[in-house]
Amino acid sequence: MPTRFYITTAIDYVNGKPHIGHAYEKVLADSIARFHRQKGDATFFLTGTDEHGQKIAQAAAAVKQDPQAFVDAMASHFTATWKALAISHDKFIRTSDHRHALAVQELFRRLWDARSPKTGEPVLFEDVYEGQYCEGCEAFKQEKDLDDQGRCPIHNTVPKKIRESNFFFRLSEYDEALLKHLEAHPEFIQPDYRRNEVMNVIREGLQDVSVTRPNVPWGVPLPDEIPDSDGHTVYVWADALLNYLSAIGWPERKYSLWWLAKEAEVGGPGAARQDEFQHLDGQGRPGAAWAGTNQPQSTNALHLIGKDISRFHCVLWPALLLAAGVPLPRQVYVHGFITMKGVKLSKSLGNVIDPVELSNLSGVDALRFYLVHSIPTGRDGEFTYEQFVEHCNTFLANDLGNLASRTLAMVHKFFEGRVPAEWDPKSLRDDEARAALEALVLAATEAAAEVPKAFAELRLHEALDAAWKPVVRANELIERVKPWVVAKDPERRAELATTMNALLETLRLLAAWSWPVMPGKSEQLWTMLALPGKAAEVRGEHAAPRFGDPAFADRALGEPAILFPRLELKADTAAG
RNA sequence: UGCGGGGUGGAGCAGCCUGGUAGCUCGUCGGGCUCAUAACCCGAAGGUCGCUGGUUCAAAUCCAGCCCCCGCUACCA
Repeated sequence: MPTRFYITTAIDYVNGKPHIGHAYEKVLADSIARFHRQKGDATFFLTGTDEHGQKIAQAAAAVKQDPQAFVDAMASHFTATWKALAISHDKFIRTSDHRHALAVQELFRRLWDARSPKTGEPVLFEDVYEGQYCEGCEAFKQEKDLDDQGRCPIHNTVPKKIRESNFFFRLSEYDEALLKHLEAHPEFIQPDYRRNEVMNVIREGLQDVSVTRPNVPWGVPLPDEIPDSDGHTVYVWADALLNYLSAIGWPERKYSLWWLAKEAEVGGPGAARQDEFQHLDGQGRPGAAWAGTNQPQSTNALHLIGKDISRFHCVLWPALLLAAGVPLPRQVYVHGFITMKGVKLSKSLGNVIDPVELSNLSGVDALRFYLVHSIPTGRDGEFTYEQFVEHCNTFLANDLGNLASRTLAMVHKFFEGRVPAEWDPKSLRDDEARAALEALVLAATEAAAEVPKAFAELRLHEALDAAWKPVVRANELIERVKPWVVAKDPERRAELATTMNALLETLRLLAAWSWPVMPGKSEQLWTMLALPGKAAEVRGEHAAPRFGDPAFADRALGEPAILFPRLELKADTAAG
């Protein structure tokens, strides 16, 4: 009975091409998903694009294109980018998919039937909204948002006075339910400081939000069952958020395959029991929260998002789900931003970086390693070309790559490329050499415990830190043993063999541990080491140290190749 | 205004939740080695961990106040 793991990323708004910030989130999610696949979990990894809204329609009109043609072209930029970055999503959801639109309409039917938790009023209600609407922002402005001449400070235009009828979602009545859930499940929102932030927002009180737009044809129309809904489309956020459900089949029963899991099969911390939501089921239809199951299950979805959209995911989304009678996701993990000189990347600042261009410089795996290792998961990370090049050279070319290179070279030179069978740590004559070997074995043992733990707890940078400790120890062991000296003495064959085996086993472990982040290079190293199977499938005891295991002896190693070439800092890119 | 994050040797960052030799990468200086991708290993210099006060045998780490930087403050996504 495998653990089930369902992970989603934010779906990207297709008003621009993917940049390094988009790529960061996908690489993080992909590494997490691959970690779970490698350890044998049944894994579903979802990403996609958010394609509705007035801005998209305007952008399409500006280039004289049909909106659908426009978003088709934009979406292909994203899928091509993810392919280039070895993102292994199981499904790419697009909100312009017909199937998705049907799910959004079903959500609104349920909201229309639902009653609010405090007053029992309809959760969805029609009201007139009057306000100052800035077309540039595609948003209503409060007085305090405008400058002293009554203009939108972003677009320097006077907003139009608009009076329109909208459907509102009674978000204001969900504060208690959300707080209760957050208190009962501290891991629902992570990291902790994001959780605190959200709790404060909720404590300050929530306001009803309009969830439809009357004049935005490029969107999902409200279902006919809702009176007066003609000409209204669904507000893009209510539309976009539902992708996490529509992609796995909701409202059909099969959605529970990934959305829920039996208690022992939940793919991570923070799960709530499905029946905890029963009293909050706003449907007035007993069992709505139980669709597709006949026994209590636990929630299982993990949403990986950026900090800019945490309110939508931590407040609006759970409230919508409660109203619709769907159990909440297991966890929302909020990651940080990539900044340049302290400033968020944005097109208006002209400081966007094309991730594919960057990966052409370094290789895909090096870029992925850099993103995952150099940025503490959850925090913001500063990007400069200088640091990028330095990081790749230090950890990949100098540490791991060079270790592989010198180890393979020595086995070829001293043992004709065949892995010797001897394993006798006591044979090492020099005290410091013996101590170095002990230190290496200890470091590997510790890493074998810490790497999977840190991965599972979404401390990816720490997982890689832990994995690299033995690399340093292995390089040190070589200096202590001095194999080039030992090799000259036929009496010291066991010593030489033991050292080579220690190094080879270290490399095998590194290939296994780094696979989720660097699948390509990991397999390449695996092949060079002439190991059976694939790094992708190393799990259980095979991911732990097996120093001296005779099963690995007497195989012929592959040809040594440069795994990670050193990168040169180019003058023209250094300016960025 | 409110809320959140940050302020750690020359640069960029860990550590802080679970107090007790301040760690990593780069840079600087000196040494070693030649199996290896001018890579690897060892050593040294350099920090009153933003400020003030408190708790404690002991605080970068907990508490209070203050200063500076950044983000969010709600229907662009």
